[in-house]
Amino acid sequence: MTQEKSLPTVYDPKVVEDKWYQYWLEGDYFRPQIDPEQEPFTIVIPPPNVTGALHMGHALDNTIQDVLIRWKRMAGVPTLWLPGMDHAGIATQAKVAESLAQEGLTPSDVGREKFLERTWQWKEQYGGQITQQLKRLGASCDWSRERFTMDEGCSQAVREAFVGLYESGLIYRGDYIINWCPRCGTAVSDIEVEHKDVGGKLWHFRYPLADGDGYVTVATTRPETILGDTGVAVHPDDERYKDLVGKTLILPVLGRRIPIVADAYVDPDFGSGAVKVTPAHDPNDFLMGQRHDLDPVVVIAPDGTMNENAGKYQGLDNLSCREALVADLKEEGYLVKVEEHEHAVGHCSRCDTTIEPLLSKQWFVKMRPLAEPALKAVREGQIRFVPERFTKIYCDWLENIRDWCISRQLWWGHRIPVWYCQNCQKIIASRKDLTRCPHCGGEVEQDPDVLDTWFSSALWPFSTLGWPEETEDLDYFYPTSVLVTGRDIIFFWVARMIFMGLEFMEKEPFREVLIHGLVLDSLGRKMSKSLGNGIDPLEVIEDYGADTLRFMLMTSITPGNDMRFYWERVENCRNFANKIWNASRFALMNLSDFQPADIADDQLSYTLADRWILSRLHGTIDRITKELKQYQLGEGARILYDFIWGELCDWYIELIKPRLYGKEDEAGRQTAQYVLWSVLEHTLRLLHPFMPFITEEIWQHLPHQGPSICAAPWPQADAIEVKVEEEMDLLMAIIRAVRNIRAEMNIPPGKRARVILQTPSQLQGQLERGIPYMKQLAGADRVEIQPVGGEKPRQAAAALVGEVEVFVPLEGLVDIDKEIERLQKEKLVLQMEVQRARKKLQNRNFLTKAPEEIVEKERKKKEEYAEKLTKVVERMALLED
RNA sequence: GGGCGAAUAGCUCAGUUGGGAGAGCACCUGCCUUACAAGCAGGGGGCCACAGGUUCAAGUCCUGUUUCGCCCA
Repeated sequence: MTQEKSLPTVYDPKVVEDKWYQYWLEGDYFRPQIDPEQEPFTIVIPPPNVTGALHMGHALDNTIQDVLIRWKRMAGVPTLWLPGMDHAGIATQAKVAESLAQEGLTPSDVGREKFLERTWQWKEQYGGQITQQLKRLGASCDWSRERFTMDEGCSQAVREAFVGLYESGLIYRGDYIINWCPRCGTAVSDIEVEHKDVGGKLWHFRYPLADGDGYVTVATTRPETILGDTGVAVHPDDERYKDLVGKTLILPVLGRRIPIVADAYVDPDFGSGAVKVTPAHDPNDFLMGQRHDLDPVVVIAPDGTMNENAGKYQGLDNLSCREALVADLKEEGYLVKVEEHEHAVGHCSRCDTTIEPLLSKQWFVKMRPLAEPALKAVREGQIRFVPERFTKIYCDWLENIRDWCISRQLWWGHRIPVWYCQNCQKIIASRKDLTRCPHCGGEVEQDPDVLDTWFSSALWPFSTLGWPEETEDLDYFYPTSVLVTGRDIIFFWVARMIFMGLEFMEKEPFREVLIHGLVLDSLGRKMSKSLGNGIDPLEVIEDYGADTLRFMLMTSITPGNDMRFYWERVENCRNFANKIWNASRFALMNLSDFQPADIADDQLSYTLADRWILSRLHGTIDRITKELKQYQLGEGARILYDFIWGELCDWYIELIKPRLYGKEDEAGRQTAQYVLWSVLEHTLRLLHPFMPFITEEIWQHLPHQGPSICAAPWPQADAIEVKVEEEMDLLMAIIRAVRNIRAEMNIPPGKRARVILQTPSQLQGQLERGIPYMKQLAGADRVEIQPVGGEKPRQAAAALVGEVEVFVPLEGLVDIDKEIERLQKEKLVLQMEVQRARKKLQNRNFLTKAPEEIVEKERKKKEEYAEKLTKVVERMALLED
């Protein structure tokens, strides 16, 4: 690559980004070399949904991963970032059904096979979009290893896992209460239900005793489930009901005889202390029903209407049934009272429809035996959560876990690998498709349902590496190093990968789990389609460039916490990119006659500034590397920002300008060139994981070694020089003090000032060496160093920097008489203002009757004027002395 | 009901073995100084939510309280 020596004045990401991404792909830098001598660094991507578009959360998640990956790759570690996508069962099926609906068709119109064909087409079309978006972001994934949860290998892994678990008795089929979404038309797992408090009513009904004339009052929020009641429960220690346990009640309307049972689940303080038990339509009641042998009676059908067990209410939807039934009960005198009542109701996390707890036949994974090792692995530290507090969230969940319902009444997904023999009725789970019963040769039919999407996602860290085949990749890259994901997905995915990994690989799937927060909008709300407050990362990339977006995200995050999206921050990071750009332009303009290879060590003569910036660079290398090791990406990015802008640009570049421009001192010039080049080149490498594109573009213009910065070595920290830094710090503080005086004293920028320093003798030498810096950056034409304790200069402004007294005589710089005159005028105005404000504030009426904020405003005004006044008076005293 | 997080400058937020209160934006003043006005220099502004405790020393550790947000039941 030829080194062009000039760059445009403003950085334009558009002309740079695509070019370098292509260059990286052509160079094949993202594909690791397997080296058995070295432990690899591996990340598997949390696979985005194939139907979706990249949102800001993806941008954050993938930028974090890319920073880690690029850093490790530069550090010389064999580094794999394995990309891929998730088939996202319900979401994708819903999208395809939507597109069918636009043609006036329903899925059942086209049939399962045609529907799936269409879904695959959909996948081809939209899957590519996600890949494209990741590339725009700069993600350095190994695309040669890209996977899809429904590709052949992953599907084989699903088969293997299902049959394996089935054979070990960890997968079973049974009638249990599940969460039914009437709109999606499928069962969903417990974590796919969101509980929300909604206002409702609490109805109290009397259930009469079968013998005698007493009754028991029960309360319910869902009267229609009365039709499915098969018992009433009370707490075993509840004195009020002690004698009634074991007796029988008559269920009103239906006349069903139901027992009173004692169960510790009942809260004696809630309502009457007696609860109706509906085993077929409530998860807790189901468990109670099992404990007390109460029959579940299903009264609500999957479509939400009452079924044949509902007697005369059959066919009504559940709300109409509720109305009719309550009316009937009231008429017959069973209704005691109705109260307003707020309670938690489950909603489908995908479509927000009210979830119907329903008894039905589904496939489940038995969780206890899988949860135990998964808990152990985290408790004993084989897997570490970062930040550590998420450990507890994970453990709490696994400790209270219930069996996982994995069958879904959908078409898009991995079909459950179970066949039912029509002849001998045997149930066969098989790794291969069956056409005949292996037992009797009879006709078989495959289970029509598919598996929960998360079942295949749970296998992702090893299915993508080739499992169940024993591949080289699997052997080398598993377990992966770190999993990076949002904290909203710990249960859905992280926990499940851990127990599946332990079960099938007998090794944890990753050593560390890096949890980050959500990207919220500027008002702190979740970005969502329904609110329309989402910001498309592609839009930010279009307008500001991927580096800006990445750096904005990285400097905004703190571990595990949510962040808010602000355009101001985007602009700030765009400005930062431009700052680097211009600093590099400056460097290139002054390096046209420079080649580092031409420079011999003995030709270099380092100045204080050189040694200072090199020391600061090495301190920065050390700190950033430490921060990255601790996954403190935000802190690392901020350190780089401060170093580049606040030290390299604001001080070092300013300090070396005379040496670069002046031609008389060739050795000095060469040294400045060398140090500038070296610091900039190292800094670009440090910045590359965060801002890959701009760093590559600049790096390619600078003298460099190697074909790409993404394959350049990560900088190594050298020793820092404390003395040098202290010496420079003192000079910088003096320069700031002089600048401050100049600004305060209204000394015109063009006017050179005389500076007198009174100093303890031990600092005299270094101050003398610093005179050129002070002249240059403090606008001084003469700097005099005097011993401390001498006569103070008259008519001078003064400041104290550590032990050094700084004086700036004012004669000759400003017309003192004129300045005093000007100040006199200002003083009068200020005195009047203070007087006015004070008068107002002494007025009782004003204080008591005016709004408080106005009073406060006035007080502030007064204080401000008074303060200005004292400054003016001080300034005048200095000049008049 | 249980758990977690947050509370610091006008706004949004950093501040990780306890020792200097900081950044961006906004605001004020002065500068088109041959890298950059998407910039430079300077400035104002904070009982670090509240109350106790530990310590020579607390924004930082401990206890309690208040307000907001999230997760789970």
